[in-house]
Amino acid sequence: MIQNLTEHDREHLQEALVKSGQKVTPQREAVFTVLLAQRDHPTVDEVFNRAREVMPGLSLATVYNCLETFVGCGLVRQVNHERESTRYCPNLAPHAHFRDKATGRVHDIELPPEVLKSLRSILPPGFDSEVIEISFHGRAQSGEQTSN
Amino acid sequence: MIQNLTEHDREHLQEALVKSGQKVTPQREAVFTVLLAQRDHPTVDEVFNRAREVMPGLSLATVYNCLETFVGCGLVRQVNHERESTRYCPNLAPHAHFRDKATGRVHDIELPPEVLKSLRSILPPGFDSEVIEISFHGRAQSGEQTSN
DNA sequence: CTTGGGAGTTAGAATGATTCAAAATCTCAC
DNA sequence: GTGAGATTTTGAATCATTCTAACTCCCAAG
Ligand SMILES: [Mn+2]
Ligand SMILES: [Mn+2]
Ligand SMILES: [Zn+2]
Ligand SMILES: [Zn+2]
Repeated sequence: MIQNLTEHDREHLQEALVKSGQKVTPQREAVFTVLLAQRDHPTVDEVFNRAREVMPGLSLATVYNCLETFVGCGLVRQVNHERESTRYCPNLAPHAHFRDKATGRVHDIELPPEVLKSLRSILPPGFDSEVIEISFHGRAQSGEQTSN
Repeated sequence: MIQNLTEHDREHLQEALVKSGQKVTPQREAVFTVLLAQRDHPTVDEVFNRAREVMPGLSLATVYNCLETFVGCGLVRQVNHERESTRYCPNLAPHAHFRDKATGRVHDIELPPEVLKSLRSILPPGFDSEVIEISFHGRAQSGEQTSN
C-alpha cells in the first residue's frame, strides 16, 4: 500500500531539507512517503502506525521530530480543529479544510485567489497577516471527494 | 474592574440558560460577567483568576463547566489557535480572529456578509457547513484596536 | 585508518490543558 | 420541610505533546 517516493517527490524532500541545512534520513523518507501515499490528513499516531509497517524500529518521538522538521521547512502544513490531535497535510496549494462531522474525515477545499483576496480585504489597516486558516465543519454527502 | 452585568446582559444570560433547561447560578453569573467585562478572549485560567477576585471559593472545574454550558447554549464561542489553550469570546456577530504574533493577543475582525457568502461558495456540492472558522496570524501595529 | 563532533534517533519521563469521578452542596417543586 | 436532580468542588486520571539523556550514524580532520 505504501509506494516508494517518485523521483520528483524525493527531490522535493531533499531540496527542502538541504536548503534548511538538514539531512535526508531513512526515517524522514519513510514519514514523508506515508504523508504522500494517502492524503487523508493523518494524525501523528496514524502516521506512526503506517510508517512502522515499513520501518518497524521507528519511534513515535521520531515521527514527531520528522513532522516538526517538515513543517519547519515548508513541506507540510499542520491542521488543527478545535482541540483534536494535530493532523498533517502535504498539499501546498492554498486551500481550506472541511471536517465531516459524521466521519471525522478532513477534506481539502480549493481556495480561489479572488476569495483569498476578499478575505485579506477584511483586515483593517495595520493588520498584516502571514497565515490564514479557514475551516468548515459540517456534513458531506458520503462518497463526496475532493480532488487531492 | 469587574462591573456587574447590565440588566440586558443578565436577561440574555437567563434567557439562554432557561431556554436550554439550566439554571442561573452565582458562579455562572460571575463567569459570564468576567467574559463581558474584558473582551480579550481570555483562556480558562484567565477567566478563573479574574472571577476568583469576586468569588474567592470558585473552582477551576466550575469555570470549565460554566464555559462549556455557555458554549452549549450559544452564549459564547470557543476560539482555538493551533494547540494553544482554548480562549472564549462572547461576540456573537459573525467575525474572524486575528492573533498577533508579537503579543499573543486575539482581535475580532468583522466579517461582512458578502465575504461570508463568497467563502460558502467555495464548497463543492454535497458539502454542507454549519460552522466556519477563520483565523489570521500575523502582526498588528501596536495600538491597533478592533471595535469589540 | 582512528577519532571526535554534530545531527538524528530512541525510550521513557515529564508536562499541562482538559476531563472525569465521587462526594458535598444547593435548589426548587411538592 | 423533604427529596430528587442539578450544580459545584476536590483531586485524580487522561492523553497529546514535549523534554531529557543516552545511543547511533556519518563524516571530516588529524
Ligand atoms: Mn514539487
Ligand atoms: Mn442580547
Ligand atoms: Zn489539506
Ligand atoms: Zn471573537
